[in-house]
Formats: sequence, C-alpha cells, structure tokens
Amino acid sequence: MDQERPVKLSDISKALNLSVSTVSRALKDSHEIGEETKKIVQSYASKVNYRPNLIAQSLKEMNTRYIAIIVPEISNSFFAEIVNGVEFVANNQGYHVVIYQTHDSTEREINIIRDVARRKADGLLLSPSTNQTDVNEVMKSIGAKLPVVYFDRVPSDNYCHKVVCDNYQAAFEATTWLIQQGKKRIAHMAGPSGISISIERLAGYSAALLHAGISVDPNLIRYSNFLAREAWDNLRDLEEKYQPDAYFASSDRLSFYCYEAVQKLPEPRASEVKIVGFTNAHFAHLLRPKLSAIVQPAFDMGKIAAEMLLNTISKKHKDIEYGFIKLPAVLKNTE
Amino acid sequence: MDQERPVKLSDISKALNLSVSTVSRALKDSHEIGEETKKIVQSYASKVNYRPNLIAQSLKEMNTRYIAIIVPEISNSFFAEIVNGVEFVANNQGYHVVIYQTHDSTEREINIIRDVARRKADGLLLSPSTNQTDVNEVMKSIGAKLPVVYFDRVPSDNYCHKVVCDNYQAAFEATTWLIQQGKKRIAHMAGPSGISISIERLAGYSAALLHAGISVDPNLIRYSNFLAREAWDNLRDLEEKYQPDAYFASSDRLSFYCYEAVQKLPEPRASEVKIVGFTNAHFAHLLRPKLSAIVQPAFDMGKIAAEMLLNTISKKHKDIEYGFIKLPAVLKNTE
DNA sequence: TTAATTTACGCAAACGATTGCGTAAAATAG
DNA sequence: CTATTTTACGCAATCGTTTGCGTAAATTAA
Repeated sequence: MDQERPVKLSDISKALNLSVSTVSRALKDSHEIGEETKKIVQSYASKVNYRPNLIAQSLKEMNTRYIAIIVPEISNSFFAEIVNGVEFVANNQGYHVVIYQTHDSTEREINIIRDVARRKADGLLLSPSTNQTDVNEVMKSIGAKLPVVYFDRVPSDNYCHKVVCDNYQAAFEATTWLIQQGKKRIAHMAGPSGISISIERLAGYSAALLHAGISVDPNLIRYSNFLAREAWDNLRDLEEKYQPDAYFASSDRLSFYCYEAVQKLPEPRASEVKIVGFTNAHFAHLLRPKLSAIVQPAFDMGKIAAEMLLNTISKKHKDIEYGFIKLPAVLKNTE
Repeated sequence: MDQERPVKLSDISKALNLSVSTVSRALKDSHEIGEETKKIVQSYASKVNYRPNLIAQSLKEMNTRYIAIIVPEISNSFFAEIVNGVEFVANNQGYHVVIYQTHDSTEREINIIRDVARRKADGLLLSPSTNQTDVNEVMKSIGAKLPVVYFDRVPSDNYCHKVVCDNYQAAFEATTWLIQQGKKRIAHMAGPSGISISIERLAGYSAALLHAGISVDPNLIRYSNFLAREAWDNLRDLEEKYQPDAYFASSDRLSFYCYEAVQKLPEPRASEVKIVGFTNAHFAHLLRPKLSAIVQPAFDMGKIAAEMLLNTISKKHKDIEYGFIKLPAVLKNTE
C-alpha cells in the first residue's frame, strides 16, 4: 500500500511494461504518446502517488526553480515583510523561496552565499552586511552566473539590480518633523558607517537640519554596528554629555533601544524627548509615549525585487539592463 | 580568469590528464591516490575555484544535508527564536536549514510539505496548522521515509517525535497570577479549537479557576482562528456583553490584539483590565500599562527539536524510539 | 629471479529524470 | 498495391559526482 521508497519512473515503466522515456513523456502529456497509453500511465502514476524527484530534475534541467533570500534577521518585521513580498511574487511564478539569516555576521553571510551558489539556486536576493569588500569578493569568486538583486543595503556601482526606499527623503522628513516639534538637539543613531542606508539617512538628516538653520553637531551622530553593547554605550554617552531633546534612529533595533533608554530617564525628560525611527514593527503604534515610525514599503520592495530577479532569470544572459527602483517611505504615528 | 561556467570534475581531469574518478578521490584525500597527484589536483582545484555541484552530489548520495522547518510566520518572535535554535544545532553538524512559512494556510502548508519531500530534505520540523487530518494525510502520502519532529502544536498520538512547552502549567500559573491580582471575570482568548496547544492552555486556565473556587464561564472563552477579524469580533462581543476584568491570551497575536483593544477602552477600565498572554516578542516589556508575558523557551525548543531530528536522521531506520520533550515556560513582566 | 602483494590509477555503472534520434507499425497518398 | 508520411514508442546519452572493480606498474617477499 504505502510504498517505503518513493516511486520513480522506472518503477512505473516496469509495472506497465513500457520504457522509461515513454512514461516520462506520457506524464507530461507529450503529443508523441498515444492517448490510450497516456491515460494508463497517468492513472497508474497517480495511483502509486508518483512525484518526480526534484534533485534529478534539477540536475538535468540545470535549474532548481527556487530563489534564495538572505536577510540579517527574520524576526525583524522589515525583513519579514520583504520576504512576504518576495514569496508572493515567486510562488505565483512557480518558484520557491528559501530564507537564510546572517545574524549580521559577515562570515555567515559569505558561507551562505557560497552554499546558495553550490546548491544552484536560480537567483539571489541580498542585502549585504557591513563589510562589502569581502562579500563582493565572494560574489565574484562564485563563477556561476548567479543572478542577484540587491535590496535595502546596496552597492554603490550601477552594474547591478537594486531596490531601496528613499532613505534620504525619509530621513529628511523625519528630522524636519522633529524640528517642527520644537526640537533642536536632535541626535542621530546611525547604523554601521559606510553602507548605503547609513550614508543616505545621514545625508537626509543633515540636510533637514541645515535647511532649518541648525548646524550639524558631529557629537550627536553615533554609529553602531549590530551589537547591542555599542548602541547602549552610545546612548549612555549621549545622555551623559549632550542630553539631546530628540532621537532619530536609523533601524528597527536602534529605534527600540532608543525608546527603552529614554523611558528609563527621569521625568520630565522621559516624556519630553521625542523619538522617530525606522521600523516596520507591527505593534510599534501601541507604545506610549509614542514612537514615531518611518515605515518602509517592505512588502512592495520584496515584490519588486522578486520581479526583477525572476525577470533576469527568465531572459538569462540577454540584454543586461540594470534596474534601480526607489520607493517612498512614510512617516507614521506622529499625530 | 573568472570562469563563466562553474568548473566541474571533468574540467579538472582534462586539464590534468587524469580520470574523473582520480580527481574525485584526490579531492577527498583518498588513500588510493598518490601523494604527488593529490597535491597537483588539490592545488589546481583551488586555483580554478572548484566547488562540487551539490545537486549532483545529492542525487548520488541520496541526501541533501539540509533540513526544513515550516512555521506559520517568521516575524513571530516565538517562531523566529525556534528557528534560531534549530540553526544553531544544525549548522554545527553541517546541515543547512531551510525556512518556510505557511501564513496559517493549510493549503500552503500541504504544498510546502509536498515540496520538501520532493526536494529530498533530510528531515522536517513541523508545527502543523489547524486542520490536522489533511496534513496527516499528506504526511502519509509522501511515501518517502522523511524524518519529522513536531513542535509547539503536536499530534496527540505517541508515534512521533515532539517538543513542546508545558502549556498546561504555564496557563495555570498565568491564570492564577491574574486571580491573585484580584481578577474574577477572566476571559480566555484561545487559538483555534482542537489543536494541542489550545486544549492544554484551556485546561490550565480552567484548572486554575476551579482551584481558586471560580466557576468556568463558557461565555468568557473565545476561540479565534488566525484571521484578525475573528479576534476583533470576539473582543468586541466580550466587551459589550461581559466586560471581563482580565484577559488571558493564548498566542502572540492574540496578546497584542487584546492589548490594543483594551487600550482603546475608556478609562478607568483601560488601565484596570490586566492582560497576560503568550508572547516572545522582544519589546513587549516596553508597553505601558504592562503586558504580562508567558515566555516560552523557544531557542531551547528549537535546539532540542533539531537534535532529535538530526539524531533520527543519522541512525536512519534503526530503533524507532519516539521522544517527547516538555519544557517549562516562565511568566514575566508581572512586577 | 620469480611470485605475491601493494600502489595508483582508469573504466563504467549508478543516482532519477529528460530528450534527440531511430524505427517498427499503422495510416494515408498516389 | 506500392510509396510516403505519420504515429507511438524504445534506445541511449546526458546532467556532475561517487564508487566498486579491474589492472598495469611498482614494490616487497621468498
């Protein structure tokens, strides 16, 4: 009844006294197989619950019908939504999506990229971590022509596909809003220096300050890598020395660190200091006092990135026209 | 320089005038290959950046060195932590982890399970969605002997590997705590009826009430599937008709829905109604008023589940001794 | 020096599916 | 009734690796 071992084409061919090739063709409804035979094969195959071995198929066809997406942390709502957008598009086109997380370790990231290449994923969606040179090296060393679309954090050159949100604009608006609330000493909790999003957000922040006639104080700008320690040290130092009246946080994690740090301050500062930060966290709006949020169109970013990727996969090495999509982010929960 | 096409064994064999088998063996340091030859092959291979094609390897070896984990939603911190635990163990043993999400759709879940089987994952970690009969059917129909470990939501029979937390105990403690706060009309926002976690948590809730001499009012017990609508309808109905003085929520999502619903009530109810719910959300402790949290040892659950799975994978069809691990959850943020 | 053993490698089958090509039988054309 | 085309199938190579087995040459034993 229930076969111990998955049934394969040769099992069917033996049982039906047909050749393997005939069975294979019959199952894909080839015109060169008699209607009668097709019926027999198909019904028998479904009776014994035949499922083609995807490994064998992949080896033959030289494609795997799946794409990989590498993110720092799946629990981060921003990335989770991106993944959802990717899945939405990919599944509709018969592709599966395999999710990897780097936990912000470049070493892990490199290993994963290598593995993705060796497992012959048909394409890769990547938001490279801090140290770009290493990653670029790997991306080159994997000789395979692996189509890649970058998102969120992207390389600076123009010879790749990229999907981002308008970080400059978002940072400008967020900072401007804080200024409109009467804030003047606005600290900027930035991500790792040197990567695209940090640069653009810092630029937007600075431009907004200058536009409002406020000078940019380097002391109020703090870069943190992804260790909690660094962020906490920066926050403590800022509070001790400069006591900002507002924070602009550049990532989900930093937003919540800021929020927590501020909540621990003695009143009335705790409720006076305003915070606006990049976050797609679902329940951010439940916080009191409010955490104003710059929400990125993550789902759409994922959708677009997946479309770009599947597009380049399908028309293989044809016209190499690189796409660069930039979507607007919105400022929410400002009242 | 940079090869267009990944280099394969036969490329090396031609270049070095050796047979493919010799190259293969030389690369895995076989004793039946001369030291001299090995050096030549290995150095050449690394020069041209040879990476074995995992598809071909998998086909030959009949294993893929990866395991799959299927979760409802990766953005849910509970599941994200489980995944992290799984990755921790699996990566250490040379396995990759492939993550799939069902978005609480049984249809998607079944498709994914089928795909996992066809792609020949070496094992599967599964927290089956609502409708267990369908899923069981599929699990049977995939003739392949695919090792499976269930976690969180698990089948009732004893012929499978299971990892759960002590839902009964956790629910009992949570409810008891609410009673100790002086609450008497404690509503229970339960997950889908019929699945293991709902049953156990309801049992713990009921036992705690009875133990305190409070009768169990069926009107205060509401089951919600995973549509937001149902939960909101239940909450509105409860507020309109019964005005509970506390809520015990059975999942991450329900906890936050409760919290939001209660916050929207007019004072003083908004700050009087207490909520305790299952959640592993990182920033739950930032909420004011507090959301008391039943925190599951998700990372450990993932680790244990992965260990059980890799264990059964390694000793293949040998002694089939099924494991059932139950870990304690802790009540936090109660002040 | 001859026989037995070891060393170092190549041949070919296998994993499961796909597909170009060849070819009997059947159908159609002339 | 023969010649040509079509139909319906089988053979065998292929995708990239792995591995059992066979075998020359080199080494050791007797």
